[in-house]
Amino acid sequence: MQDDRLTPRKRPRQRRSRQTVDAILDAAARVFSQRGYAGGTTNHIAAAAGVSVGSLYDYFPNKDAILVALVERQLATMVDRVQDHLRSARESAGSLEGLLRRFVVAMLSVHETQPDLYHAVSAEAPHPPELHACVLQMEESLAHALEVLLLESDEVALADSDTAAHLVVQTSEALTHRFVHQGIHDVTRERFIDEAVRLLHAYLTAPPLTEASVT
Amino acid sequence: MQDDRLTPRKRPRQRRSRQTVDAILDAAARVFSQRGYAGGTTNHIAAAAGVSVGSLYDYFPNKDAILVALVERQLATMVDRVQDHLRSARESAGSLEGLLRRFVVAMLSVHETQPDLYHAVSAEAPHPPELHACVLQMEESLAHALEVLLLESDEVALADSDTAAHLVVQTSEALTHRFVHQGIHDVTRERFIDEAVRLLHAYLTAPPLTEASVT
DNA sequence: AGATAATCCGAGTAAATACTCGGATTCGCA
DNA sequence: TGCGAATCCGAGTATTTACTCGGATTATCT
Repeated sequence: MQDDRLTPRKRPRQRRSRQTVDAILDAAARVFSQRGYAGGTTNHIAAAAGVSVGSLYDYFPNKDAILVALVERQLATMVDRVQDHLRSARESAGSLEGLLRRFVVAMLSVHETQPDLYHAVSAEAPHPPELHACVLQMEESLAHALEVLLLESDEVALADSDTAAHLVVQTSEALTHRFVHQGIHDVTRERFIDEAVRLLHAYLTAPPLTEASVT
Repeated sequence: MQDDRLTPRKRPRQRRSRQTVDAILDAAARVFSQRGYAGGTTNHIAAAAGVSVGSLYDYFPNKDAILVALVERQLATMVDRVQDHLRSARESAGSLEGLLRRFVVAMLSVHETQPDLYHAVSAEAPHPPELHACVLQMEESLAHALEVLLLESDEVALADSDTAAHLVVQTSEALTHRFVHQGIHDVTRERFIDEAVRLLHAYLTAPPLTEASVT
């Protein structure tokens, strides 16, 4: 047949088995959060899902496949949440600063919801190409959604709005992630948000580099 | 005695054994780069170091201890390299933009030197508290070194230079890391540097947020 | 040289864990 | 109601791998 690193041997056809698959993914999220990726065994996951290991391996060919499916589900809902925030920002037609604030807060709250799971997945689990692609796609979606709003704003006039949007997404992703997981000194949540917004706002409204220093 | 999660059973006293320890760390760097953390077994490391497993466990109580020692060595040299760059920037007494450019380039080249090792350590290996502390200290060192230079510049007037320095360090760390490991579309290295510098420069010279929008 | 300490060795062990398989159970449908 | 397909089960296996230990080898010092 094929490599089958991700395709299950059985596909869930009835409602019963679809619920099983969902239960397994829910359980995986809990187990990985509590015990990390390496420490979260497939037996743990099956037990937490109230299912036997056999059933688990009916629908997932291996442990990595569970991870990938979990991440896909997780990122999809994350993108939805952030896009919702952005949509409401668009309707209220606020300033650029307001828009960025909503974006940062949305990203921050995403990380705050399940910090341990996020840590297990991003800092401990293997990164098969499927996962990587999944992350790229999420970033692409967010960047695109953001770019649309940036183009509508009259406060920004960027040469390359696409790249700028990507940088904004990457920066807020990284900064909020780090803030949640290690913090900065005595900086409070509110102050962090202000600072991040200031950074992004400054970037988007800044003039190009001075000619002299460009390489 | 004590927990002994990191203390070895024997301490290297003669030159011979000190060379062994170095060889083991060198080998660990190579092995982790090529095979990842999970895939890089202690037997692999010992073999690559031209040493028996027994000797390895004479000086490292467990696999994690090797990782921690390796990271300590790696981060220390990294801080040195970046600080060297900064020192030369100080002597040439350039503009803020020039300073930031040197900083970004230094961070970027650090990541470019051993991308696989960096990936294995940061995205696959366990993160015992000792590692975490080590990273915090590195960030602290860099932020401090940078802050000194920022305070000397007449282009910046920040309310809280400490926090700003930390944000700059975290941002450049995250952006350069991501650029090396996943890139951005068609953005070239040179263009990425320009953009990162523009972002940091804008942040450091930006006025405070407008009163209205502050939470 | 002799004694003691340090270093090195590597076959072997114990434990962990991803994954299998053949059969029992339950569902969908005629 | 009965039959085939889908689902579920869980004790067992095969493999991997971190780590041990008792002894051989080499250095240091007097």
